[in-house]
Amino acid sequence: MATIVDVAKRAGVSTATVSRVLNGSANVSDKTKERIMAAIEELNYNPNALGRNLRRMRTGLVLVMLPSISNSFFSQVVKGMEQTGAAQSYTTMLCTTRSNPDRERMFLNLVRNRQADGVILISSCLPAEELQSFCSQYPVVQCSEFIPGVDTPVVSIDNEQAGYDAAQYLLKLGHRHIGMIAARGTHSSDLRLTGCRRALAEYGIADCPTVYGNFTYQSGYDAAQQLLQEQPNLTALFAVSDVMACAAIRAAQDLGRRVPETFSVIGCDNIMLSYIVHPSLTTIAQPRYQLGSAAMQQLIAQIENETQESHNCIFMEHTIIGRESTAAIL
Amino acid sequence: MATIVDVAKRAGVSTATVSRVLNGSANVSDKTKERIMAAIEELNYNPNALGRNLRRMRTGLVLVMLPSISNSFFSQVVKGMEQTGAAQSYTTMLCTTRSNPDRERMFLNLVRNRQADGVILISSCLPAEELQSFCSQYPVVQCSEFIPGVDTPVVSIDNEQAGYDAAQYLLKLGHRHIGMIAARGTHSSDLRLTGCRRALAEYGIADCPTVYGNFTYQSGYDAAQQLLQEQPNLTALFAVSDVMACAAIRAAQDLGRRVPETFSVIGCDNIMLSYIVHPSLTTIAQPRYQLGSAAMQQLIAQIENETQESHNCIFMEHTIIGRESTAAIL
DNA sequence: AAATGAAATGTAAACGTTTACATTTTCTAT
DNA sequence: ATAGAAAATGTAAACGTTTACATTTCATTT
Repeated sequence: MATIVDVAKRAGVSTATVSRVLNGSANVSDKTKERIMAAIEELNYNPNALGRNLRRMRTGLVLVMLPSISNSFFSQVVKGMEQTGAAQSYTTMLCTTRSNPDRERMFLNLVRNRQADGVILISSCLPAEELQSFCSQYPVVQCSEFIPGVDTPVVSIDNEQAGYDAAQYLLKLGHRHIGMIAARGTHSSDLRLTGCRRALAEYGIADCPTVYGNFTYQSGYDAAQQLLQEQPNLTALFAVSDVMACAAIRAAQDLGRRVPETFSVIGCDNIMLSYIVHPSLTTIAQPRYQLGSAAMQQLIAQIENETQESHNCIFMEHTIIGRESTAAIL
Repeated sequence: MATIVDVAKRAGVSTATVSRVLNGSANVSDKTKERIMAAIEELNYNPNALGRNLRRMRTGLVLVMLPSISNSFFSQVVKGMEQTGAAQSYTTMLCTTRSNPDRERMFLNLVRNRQADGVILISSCLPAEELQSFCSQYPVVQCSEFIPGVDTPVVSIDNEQAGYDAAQYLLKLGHRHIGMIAARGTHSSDLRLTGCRRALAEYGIADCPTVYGNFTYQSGYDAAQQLLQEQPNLTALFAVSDVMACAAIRAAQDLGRRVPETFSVIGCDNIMLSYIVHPSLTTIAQPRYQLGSAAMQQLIAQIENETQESHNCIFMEHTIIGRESTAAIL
């Protein structure tokens, strides 16, 4: 494996000059540049990034940490990160935590060790204090799903408002008995639940029967079954994810309900499934690409400006996509 | 940021001894070890991996390159890679090419530059010659979707046989007019098409109307519509992906066909969607976790044994999951 | 032809580790 | 007490770059 020294020898110059060519410095004469290029070609030379990064003390790599790639919601978010990063010469790599704190720690260590310049967390599974201690030392941004009280930039939507809007949507259709499928230990779910209850309260409804799932189809199915059996008078349901909402539709159908005629369902995420499924799912959409893009911008700002006064949090607009799974109450 | 020198000074030892502690060498007395540990703690020291990797000329990182994370088929494959890698102290990171050759080259450069030890390609989009030249110099494995004629280990299924089996499945149900939704420029699709035709030929059927999609739902929908309009006598269809197969079901329904009563559909991938959709989809399942796991094993073998005589290719068993979208012809 | 300034190139010291080899210290057996 | 072995520690040279600074070369002006 050829090194810069080999190239320099072959071209009859110093390593400094080779380095200058490698990095596009102006002050190299055309003929030496040619000679060096030729030597690089002949030796099939590739600069060793370990040496380079050690010297520069940066890598140009940023990590995106997410629980797994099975949730297609993240696909567009990640795309926004990648493209925005690439525009500023950062390479984005994905790390799946599988919701395992030890895996998450391992990846954070890559940043500690300087194998990556920073990290965007999509759904951290670490204790707030531990995360806080990391964030105070290294560039971190939280995107979409975040842990409150940790001092990082956050890019997300107003989840409380999203929950409020979902409930409003159902209330305006005349529904007065509305349940929720939430997710335990997920901040966005907590906020949406709060928002949902606020909307119900405005209509004088105190009760919002809630069952918890864990974002899997099966958990959504089970939650909906339980909800409908315990509260047969429910006419509508809001689930904090499309997968669970789709499962809820099926569960309702299996219990003899017709969707949307006798039972309405609204989800959250606007993944492809919500469009494919029959009846198609009314859901809350987020500006996924923009979320990712903004998160990456925040991260790069942090990496490049050592100085980070106060962290700005960005909350973007969501919209409700009305489809076939919701209807006015008879 | 503290370095090993700072730690050494504080503990009153040489950097060599600190390094020994860091790397768990036996020959350090307990009391110096304690002193060093204390110093590390006090200085909040983290070893700089750039220095370490430069010296060792390895990183412990392996890359997995895939088109995007929107296809949930890959989730389990990746999990197999990650866990098998982790068991041997390799950290797996995901790189999305977005089917862009330049992005793929950028990631391959991380291996050239020694920022990663090797790479698993899931669906490369590079010309065979270019890929071949890379593979002859660096550790590479192809998994699942691969480019033929490139000299790497391959871990996949026998796609020709899968196509044959899918067609057989329909033929045994009595279907004699069978179409296909394939994907252009995808080796697995070509093989499945070949296998499908071989099965039809055994029944004396020369024709297999085929339309091409690009793995999106919309393309599958359009392909199925075209197929059914041009060949109204078709009674069954095999699509090389579940997403396109589900789209085909909907397209058939929209054209007034009833699935499976008057039209059968079989897909490929066994993603969650195929189970959720109504009617649920008969499909070809692959041992996804095992595919990923075996691919990682091959890669690590390549990284650790400089000597790589001949590359072994592993083809695993697939199975057909019979569900509601297929039925015997009336 | 000399003086000047700009352009091109070279020298050598970093960057933070690891590790072969050398040296010192400690222990054991006599 | 001492030789010798074993254990612990230190020294210094790598690993492959980049870059501040120094030097040389070249063109331009007088």
